[in-house]
Amino acid sequence: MGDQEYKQAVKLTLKTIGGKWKPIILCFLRERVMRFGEFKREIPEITEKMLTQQLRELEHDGIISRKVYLQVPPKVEYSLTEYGQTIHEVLDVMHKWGLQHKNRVDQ
Amino acid sequence: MGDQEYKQAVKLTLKTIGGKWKPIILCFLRERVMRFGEFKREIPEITEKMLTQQLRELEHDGIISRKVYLQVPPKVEYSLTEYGQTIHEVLDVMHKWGLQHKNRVDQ
DNA sequence: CGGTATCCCAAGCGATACTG
DNA sequence: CAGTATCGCTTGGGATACCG
Repeated sequence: MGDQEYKQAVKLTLKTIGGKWKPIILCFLRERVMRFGEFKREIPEITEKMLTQQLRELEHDGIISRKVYLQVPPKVEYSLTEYGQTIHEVLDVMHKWGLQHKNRVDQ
Repeated sequence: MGDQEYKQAVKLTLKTIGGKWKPIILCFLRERVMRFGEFKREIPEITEKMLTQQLRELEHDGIISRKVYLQVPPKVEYSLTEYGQTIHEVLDVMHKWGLQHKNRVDQ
């Protein structure tokens, strides 16, 4: 099976940007820079622990960058890196498919 | 936020074809019809319980179909439905992204 | 062969409290 | 504001045994 590679790549993608919270986080970062507190407000169901964890993982994978302003009160901004922009395509396809699937399910 | 819809659609997609096992199952069904036992052989790490569960969910969502041959020994074949073919696009994009991400990570 | 049924465990996740 | 630390629980998933 030469295309173990195919499955491995799909799994890697899901591991990197899939899961319960990352897609949501990335959907926000698609359109604007976000602060920690904004995430909390926009995604009230997420706990701070999970938010921090997911942001750190995305940062580690080079998808997002974390900019700290040394001031009081503290301010931290999260944004997509240049590399992170490449997930737009993936997100868009998932959006498109999910949309038509919802229409189908709603019938 | 009018684009709650965007996030909802992405979440729906991930719920429907994401997770630990469905992408793998679907990768196989992309290229051929599969029997229950073939899945077990090709994906040794999956338990029968999980395999059955995931197949049932995909069937329920209209992505795959289950064809039972009334014979002894029993034979059941799983295949993508016509609707199920629409996930190719999603899988392909995830494959493509995962591939380049692996290259990046490997550096 | 192609499943169910049952029981059990661990990781992921949540709630809460605390801090630089 | 933007986190960390701790603890407890839920639930996805594994092991095993059995069935049509």
